[in-house]
Amino acid sequence: MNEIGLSRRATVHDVARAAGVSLATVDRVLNGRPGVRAATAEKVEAAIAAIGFQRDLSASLLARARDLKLTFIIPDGSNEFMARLAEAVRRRASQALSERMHIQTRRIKPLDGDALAHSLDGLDPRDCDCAIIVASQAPSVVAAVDAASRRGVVVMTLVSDLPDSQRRHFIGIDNVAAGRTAGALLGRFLPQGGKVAVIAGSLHLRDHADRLAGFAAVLEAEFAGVAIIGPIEGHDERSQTATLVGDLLARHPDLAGVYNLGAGNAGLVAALQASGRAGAIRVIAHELTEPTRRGLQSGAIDVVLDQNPDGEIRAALAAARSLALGGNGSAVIDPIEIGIFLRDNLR
Amino acid sequence: MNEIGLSRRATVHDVARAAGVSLATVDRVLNGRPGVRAATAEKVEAAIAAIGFQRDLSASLLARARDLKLTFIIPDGSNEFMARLAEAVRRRASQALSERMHIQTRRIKPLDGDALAHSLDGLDPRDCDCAIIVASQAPSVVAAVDAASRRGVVVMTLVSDLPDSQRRHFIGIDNVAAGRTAGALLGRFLPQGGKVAVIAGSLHLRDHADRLAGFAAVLEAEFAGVAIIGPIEGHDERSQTATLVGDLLARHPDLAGVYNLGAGNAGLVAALQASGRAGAIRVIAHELTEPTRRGLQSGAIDVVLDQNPDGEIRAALAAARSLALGGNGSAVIDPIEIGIFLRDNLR
DNA sequence: TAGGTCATGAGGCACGTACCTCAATCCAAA
DNA sequence: TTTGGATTGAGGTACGTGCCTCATGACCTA
Repeated sequence: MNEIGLSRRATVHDVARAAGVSLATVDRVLNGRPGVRAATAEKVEAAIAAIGFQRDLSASLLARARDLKLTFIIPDGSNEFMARLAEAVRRRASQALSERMHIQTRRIKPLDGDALAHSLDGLDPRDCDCAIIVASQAPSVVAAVDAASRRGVVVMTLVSDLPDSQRRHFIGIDNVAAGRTAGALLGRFLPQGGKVAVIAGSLHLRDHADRLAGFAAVLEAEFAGVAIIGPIEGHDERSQTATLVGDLLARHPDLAGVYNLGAGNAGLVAALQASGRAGAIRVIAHELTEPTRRGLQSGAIDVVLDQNPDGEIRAALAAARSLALGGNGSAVIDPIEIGIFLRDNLR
Repeated sequence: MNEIGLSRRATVHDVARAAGVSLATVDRVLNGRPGVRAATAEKVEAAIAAIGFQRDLSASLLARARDLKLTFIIPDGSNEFMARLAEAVRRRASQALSERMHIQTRRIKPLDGDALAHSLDGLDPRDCDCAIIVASQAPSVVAAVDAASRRGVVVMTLVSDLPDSQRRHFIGIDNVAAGRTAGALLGRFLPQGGKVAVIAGSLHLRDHADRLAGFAAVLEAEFAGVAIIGPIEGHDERSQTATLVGDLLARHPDLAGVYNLGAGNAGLVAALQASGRAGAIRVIAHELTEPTRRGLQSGAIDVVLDQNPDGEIRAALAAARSLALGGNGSAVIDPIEIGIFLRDNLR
């Protein structure tokens, strides 16, 4: 186990000695610099594996003497969850700075692929090593992500993924599983069956589409007595959602449940309360924000499925660090868990 | 905002200049070394605040040139969750090592305060900066924790807390909230009311006692139709739990629900299946392990509330680092969330 | 006033890696 | 064999902090 007498951590010097090469060559291999024959590089790799060398992150960051520049691009507007996300970024900024990561945040027009693409196009690799975006599904966005990657900006997706692009990593919950969870809970809440309405923000958002797919699959497979109405799109917007839900309630006096897989929950709660049927209808929503919190407390919402923004930002920063440093895409990032909140376990 | 011309991070040198003292004095203040007048120390603190200095963690760790020594003390035995916890520690070890944290793990006899106390007493501050323990509630443990603290070993609790001791930090979920969640779910699952049995491992464990309190409170306040049977103690042990649940099922042919807030889930599932009533009784359990996973898949268990061991270990390591370094107890640690799993969102 | 203690300053080395320059060596093609 | 580019070695400095020694001055007490 211990190739070096005392119990000391292996350093680049040890690697050089073990491989029978100079420090400079080890350095070239470790940092992917040119001018090393394949055979020599292999010798070094073998030595690294043999003595179990691990680059000292502290020393590495220190020696680089340069901050990692990160840019978060987050939708603006009335979406409370996005505000929460931006707030989480702000909270982490100072801690991140002490770990040599410099964070910049941009807010852009929501649900607008072109705005996102344009913002990405404006990223200069000299002042942005890594961009973290909440992706919308659009060809122009895919093109902009790929272009940024070619320019040398690592792109990661957050909350909503963009699988067919050059994005290096996705940070967020498993949205299909989230939808399944909602379906499994709602099914158990309605042992007699009934009509359940589904509300989305926009099915062009990958996360919304995934949730819908999971939800519908579970109800179909396990709860045949439950019928789905919709999905209807409220564009993550309070007043639009309120109007739509109002119509819905008027048209279906026997509605037994609602699953809002997008935002706009303030409108949902308002419409439920206006109809006088809040509490009589089982409601599941997403993201613990002020409106959903109030909805839980008043009894208008039964369950909120939550993705922890702080956890996501932490994971994003960790991923950015290892992507920008290690270079090898095999960073160990633990998945984001789906949280659950009822009135009785609100924080 | 930026007191130093260029956008460069503030260093100890900047602090010294701003405070009008020497580097040595800044160093003495920063690291709590003696030989500084109170007035001078205040000047330095003021300068730190004014220019927003933050110690560079990388450089600090590097300069110490010494690993942080951590010792995890985790119950042994058949408790699957504890095995999962130990496994999570093992998985993190190598990453932690590259961040200069050396991890050691001890497994001790479960549910035995004296074994834990004895293990703590054996900790030498020279080879353990910080001990992370799964606490059982016993006077001998409190005494051992306090003694270790006096010797200079920082103690943190994991999963089960020990509030009246010198432990510096607790890492784990809010177990009262977890119990409330179980109660709120089970109540909604049983709109007609009915009898619900509660099984615990040992009420001497703080986490078990907290869960019970939360569970009972919600049922009493919101679901008057649901009656609690128990709690009965299965000592987190498979066969004991199976026997107890077998008796329970025989004595209560009309049992509508079970909440197992401890371990021993393999026994619970076995007894349910032996009785032929699995699937007809709503069951909520804790911790996603092999037995609970199988229970979910077979339909014997409806919901598993989970605390993510990987997340807990990550949080523990972060806390240990900032405690051992910063010294000030005000480390920003984000709370561990309660995860929820049904058959349909198993990972 | 002499001797002592305490507070502070000045300076330097170390930690492990990144990145630079310059010289030396190797190898293949001419 | 010569030439020239590719490869490798040797050695240095820098990053920001921790920790050490030694010198200096201030202040107190006998």
